[in-house]
Amino acid sequence: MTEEKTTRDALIETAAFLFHRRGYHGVGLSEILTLAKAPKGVLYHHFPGGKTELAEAAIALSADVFARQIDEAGRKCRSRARFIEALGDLTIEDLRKTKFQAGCPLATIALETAPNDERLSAACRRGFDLWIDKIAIHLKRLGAERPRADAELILSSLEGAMAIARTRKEAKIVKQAARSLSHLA
Amino acid sequence: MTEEKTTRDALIETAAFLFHRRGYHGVGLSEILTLAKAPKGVLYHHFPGGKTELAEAAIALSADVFARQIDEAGRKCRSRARFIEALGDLTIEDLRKTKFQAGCPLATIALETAPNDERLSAACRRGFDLWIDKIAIHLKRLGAERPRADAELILSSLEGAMAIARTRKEAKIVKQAARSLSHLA
DNA sequence: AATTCGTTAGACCGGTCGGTCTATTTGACC
DNA sequence: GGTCAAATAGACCGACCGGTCTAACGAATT
Repeated sequence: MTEEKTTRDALIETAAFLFHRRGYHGVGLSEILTLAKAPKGVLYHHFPGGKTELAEAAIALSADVFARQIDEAGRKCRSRARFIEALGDLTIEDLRKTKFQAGCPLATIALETAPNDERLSAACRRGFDLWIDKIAIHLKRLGAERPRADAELILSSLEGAMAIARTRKEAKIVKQAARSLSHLA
Repeated sequence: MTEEKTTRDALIETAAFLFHRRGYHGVGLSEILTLAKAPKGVLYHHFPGGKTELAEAAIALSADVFARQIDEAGRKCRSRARFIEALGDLTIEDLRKTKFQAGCPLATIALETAPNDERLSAACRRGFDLWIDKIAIHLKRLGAERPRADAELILSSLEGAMAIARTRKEAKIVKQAARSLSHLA
């Protein structure tokens, strides 16, 4: 069962990579296909629904990747405060590694498509809900009284802080938000 | 000095209206011009820089509008907790009034253009900074110990909560975030 | 060797994108 | 009333958008 990467997977990964950085409308099919070294026919063979269907898969992949990072952080942490700061550090790492070119892989698409595209909006909602679930589970295990409400506040704060941080090219606001939240948790 | 609305102002307002709902890449010039009942020549007469320059003006307008709402809310409130909840109610009202078609007028553009368009990104940064300043001023007046850090956390949380709320078409998460923040302030 | 079908390949399509260009109209000032 | 610049008007442009379509490939099956 060695990893032979299919063209389909390559397309999803490339799409996720690009959408992560520049959002849904900011990335054209031609760019995805060029980067993935695939011709157009392949895309519509694997994704008859076109760009929308590809984006749904990319969103699901991105959601899954971060969900696993949440779990990993949760397993390592012994207190709620540590866990919350670890979540902040995760997002900061992503910002720094990409020089603020990439932030939350879902937020941009979520905002772009919120009013128009029900399927993509729903895909983002599922991703957010997954993350909130994961965070809440770890918070509960670490003794939080209202894990779900706390998880929603934490994710909201990190999402907003990331957006602001990207306009500043400065991650301090994320660190600060995580610290503030960890104190009161 | 009665308000004779110029074509230029109409363009800015229309652009702000549309960008607010569907982001920068989601709105074409033709749509702005149709809605504002203006021909193309007018746009490039008033905004030689094209779509980017128009968007800069629209962002500045939107930032100003919300800044005034912050001030109004701040003047009315007698406690930090009340002020924070009032800010939450402001954003909820926007979500509800537009049936979740419009959220933060800056966030979508900020995320879409963060890596590519320095001018638009900077315009959004100025807007966020203006809002944080306003919030911090009121928090300080109401006795906060760390008004700036608190203001950044509050704005971050509301921004993120709005993004999530729009995918759910459900404003509860914003209300909840404001309430949580108000308790610990 | 022939057949078959999932896959790869890319030319091609109409529509829309942001942007340019040249006319025409308007209105303030002489 | 004539002048001139600002403002309005919209035809037009090349580039790119997402999407369709037909042809060929390639590996398994017969």
